[in-house]
Amino acid sequence: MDVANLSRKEQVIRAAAALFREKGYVAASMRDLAQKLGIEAASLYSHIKSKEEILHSLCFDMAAEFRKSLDAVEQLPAPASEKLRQGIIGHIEVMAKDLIASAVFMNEHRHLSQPYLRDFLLLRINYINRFKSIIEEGVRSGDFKDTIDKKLAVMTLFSSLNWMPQWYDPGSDINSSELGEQLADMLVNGLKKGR
Amino acid sequence: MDVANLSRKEQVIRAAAALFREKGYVAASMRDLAQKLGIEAASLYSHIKSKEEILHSLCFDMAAEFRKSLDAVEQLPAPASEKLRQGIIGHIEVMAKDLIASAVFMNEHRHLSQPYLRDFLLLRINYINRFKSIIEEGVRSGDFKDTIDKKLAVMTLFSSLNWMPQWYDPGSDINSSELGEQLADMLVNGLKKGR
DNA sequence: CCTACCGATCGGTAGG
DNA sequence: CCTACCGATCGGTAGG
Repeated sequence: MDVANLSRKEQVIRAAAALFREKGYVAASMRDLAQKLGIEAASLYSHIKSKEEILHSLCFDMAAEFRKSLDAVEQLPAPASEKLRQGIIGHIEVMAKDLIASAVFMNEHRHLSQPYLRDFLLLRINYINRFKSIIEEGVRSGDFKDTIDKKLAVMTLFSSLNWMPQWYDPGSDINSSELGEQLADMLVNGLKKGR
Repeated sequence: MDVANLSRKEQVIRAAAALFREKGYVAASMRDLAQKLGIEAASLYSHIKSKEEILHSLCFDMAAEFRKSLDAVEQLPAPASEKLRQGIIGHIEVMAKDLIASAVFMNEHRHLSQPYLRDFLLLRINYINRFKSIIEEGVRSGDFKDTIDKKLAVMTLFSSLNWMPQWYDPGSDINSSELGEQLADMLVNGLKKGR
């Protein structure tokens, strides 16, 4: 496999990501994808093994990026509320680098077949649990309220983060680092003015 | 169309909702659905006109419930932060009444064809804008921070609410009214302890 | 609610 | 990267 092939494969994957996001994985056909690239459907298979291989690489590449971001945050010698803030900002920045892949990661991963689906869900639950640990640390240290359900808190956090690619327009909205800051502020401090 | 027919149609729609949620609208086949009901695929069409009719009724029925809930909240003679709280609680309670339909509403509406898709999106943007007005009212009255991006605030709110059906288990988690309260508290007041 | 079927489209392969 | 094609499956209809 030479450099030219890799690059063409990347083009296929990027075009597929846009199509998967637009129509959904199942409704997006390999003929649609081929047409986007100006080739015949059968020709796609000199670059990729299967439709699912594309979905697999999109989902697992994003998962690896999220993991890397959180690895760095966990090293910080900072209180839980600051770690959570940085975790949120990092997550947003990973997504902002590829909003299309992020949307596919979020909405289409369920169409992975076994055993990839299981592997994917294990990665995700692990990532979520690491955020949950930060929240628990903050409750223990008195940084966060002890009245809130921790599962609810972490899932609410995740929902907010992961739907960003559905509505965020990098052209007309605020930039991605400000977005991360504001999202962190809203989730940690709330909408209400300080008393 | 007599009562027996209506009731059978309801059974078809409920079984379809569960299937749409599990596999996604496109991947869920009418043969799957028929098998769940113990009949032949062709027999489904004595109860429903098309696969899309089922999706249409699921999405628009949910939209009507959300609208009704918000109508009541807007009447309240209360400050914006309380209206927002009640709006959140109402939204959660509508979803809790039918978690399966709520999940389909959220994830599968994009497979509606035109002009239904357009109508659906108009209803949704209207609903979102009504929440946005409540937030703006709160900023004007000094109830909410004026530093937060209002689009970000309202979309974050929505993401949190709408993903609830994906993770909430009414059996093992807190009950739905407590869920609404806690979600409202987290979004309005944040995770951090009051200063 | 069934049998029998339709045309369309799917992901993918063989062989060049 | 192409032509030619495969078996499987899709939503839906005709006619009972």
